[in-house]
Amino acid sequence: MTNPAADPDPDRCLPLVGGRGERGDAAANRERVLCAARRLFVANGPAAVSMDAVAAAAGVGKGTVFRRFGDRAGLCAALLDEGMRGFQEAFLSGPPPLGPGAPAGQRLDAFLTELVALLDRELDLVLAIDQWPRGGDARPLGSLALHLRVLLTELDPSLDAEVGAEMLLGAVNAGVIARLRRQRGVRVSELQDSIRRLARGLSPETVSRHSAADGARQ
Amino acid sequence: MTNPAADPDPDRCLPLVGGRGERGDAAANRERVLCAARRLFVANGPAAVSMDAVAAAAGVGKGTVFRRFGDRAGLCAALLDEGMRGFQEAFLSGPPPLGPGAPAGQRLDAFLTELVALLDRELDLVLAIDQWPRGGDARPLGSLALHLRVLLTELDPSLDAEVGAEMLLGAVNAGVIARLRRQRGVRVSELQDSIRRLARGLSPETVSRHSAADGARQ
DNA sequence: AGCAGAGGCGGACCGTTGGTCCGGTACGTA
DNA sequence: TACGTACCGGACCAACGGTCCGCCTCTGCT
Repeated sequence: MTNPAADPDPDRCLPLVGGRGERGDAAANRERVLCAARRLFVANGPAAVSMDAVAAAAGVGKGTVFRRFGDRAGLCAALLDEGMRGFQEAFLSGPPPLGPGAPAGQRLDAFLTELVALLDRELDLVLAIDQWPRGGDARPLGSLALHLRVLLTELDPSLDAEVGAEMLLGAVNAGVIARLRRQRGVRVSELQDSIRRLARGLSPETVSRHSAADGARQ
Repeated sequence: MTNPAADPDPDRCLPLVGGRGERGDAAANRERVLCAARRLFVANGPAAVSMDAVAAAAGVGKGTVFRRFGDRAGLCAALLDEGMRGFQEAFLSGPPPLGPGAPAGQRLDAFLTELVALLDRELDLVLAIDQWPRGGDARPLGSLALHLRVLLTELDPSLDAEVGAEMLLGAVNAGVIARLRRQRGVRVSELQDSIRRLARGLSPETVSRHSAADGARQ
C-alpha cells in the first residue's frame, strides 16, 4: 500500500489484539481489514462476500488478509472476538448482577439476558460467522460455554452443567434468533424471557427455590 | 418446460419424492446417488465431499446429480428427508405416547426423546446437512418445528410456542449433540433427560402440574 | 416386434473462490 | 544514513458448484 505515511496516530494500533512488536503498517492494515470485513459482512449478507472483496474494500492485497488471519475462519474469529470482548469483561470483572458478586441465579439470568441482547445487536455478524462451513470443529463463543458452565455448576452442583450449557447456548444460536426476530418479528425481551425460563427448567427443584429466594425474576 | 399441460398420469405428482412416472433408469440413478451421497457424507466428513465425488461414487455423470436434486441443498434435503420420514409418521399417526392420543405432556417428552435418539443415530448426516453454508434461509427440520409448536400450544396455550419450539430445536441442534457426544462422551440418555428438563421450564406453572398429573416423568 | 419421440444421461465447460508464492517495498534500527 | 528484515501486493493455482447440449436409452404406441 502506498499509504501516504501510515497515520502517526498512536492509538490506532492500541487495540491490543495485535502483538506489540507488530510493525506500524501491519497494525494499520489489520484494523482496516477488520473494519472492511465487518462492514461487508453486515451489508452484503453472510456468505455473499469473498475474501477478495474484503481485501479490495480494505484497500490491501489478498495476501495481506490471509497473512494476517490465516484463513477465512481466522478472520471471522477475530471479528467475533472483537465484539465479544466487552461482554466477557463485564462478566468476569464488571459489576453485579452480571459480574461476580451476585448470587448464581441472578448472574445466570443476567448472563442470558445480556447474551441475547448482544447476539441480537450483532446478529448479522454472528450469523455470518456461525454459518460458515469450515467451522466444523472450532466453534466461536467457546469461552461463553465455559462461563455458563461455571454458573450452572454454582447454581446447582448436582446438574450436568456441561450439557446444560451447550444446550442453552444452542437454544439461542444465531440462526434461531434471526428466524424469530426477522421472520416472526418477535421482540428481544420475549426471547430473553424464554431463554431464562428454559434455563429455569434445568434443575427442577433448585430453580424454583432460587427463583423465589434470590428474587432472580429480574 | 415442454410439459404440455399437466400430464394425465395422476400419481405422477403424488409421492413427489419417488415419482411413479419416473423412468426406470432415472429412479435407479436417484437411488444410487442418494446411497453414494449418504456413504460419502458419513465417511469423509461433512464438508469434505464434493458433488463431483458424489457423482463419481454413484457411477453417474455430474449433470445427473444436479438434474435430480437441483443443487447441493436439494441433495441434502432429500437425504435428510429420507431419514426423517419414519419419525414424522410415528408422530402423526403412530401409537402413543409419540403418536396422537396421549396427553400433550407425554407426547412432548416422547417427541424430544425420540428426536434426540434420531439425531444421534443420524448425526453425521444431519451435521453435514446442517452446517452447509447455503442453508441461509431454508432450514431442514422445518416440519419438526411445526409439530413441536403444536405440542407446546396444546400443553399450555398461554406460552409462546413459536419461540419455545425454535429454542428447543436449537438446543439439540446437530452441532451441540456432536460436541457433547463425541468430545465429552455424554450418553444419549443424559441428553434426553436434559432436553426434557429444559422443555419443562418453558411454562413454569403448567409444567409442574402436567409433570405430576400426567406422570410425564418418564 | 418395430418405431418414433420424449426424456434422461454424461461429462466438457465456465466463472468464481479460497488459498499460495515470491519479487519488490517500506519500515524500524543501529 | 544505510541496512536487514518483515510485510505488502497481486499474479497464480487448483478445486468447486453449477450449466449446457448432443447422444443415447427407455417407453408407449402401432
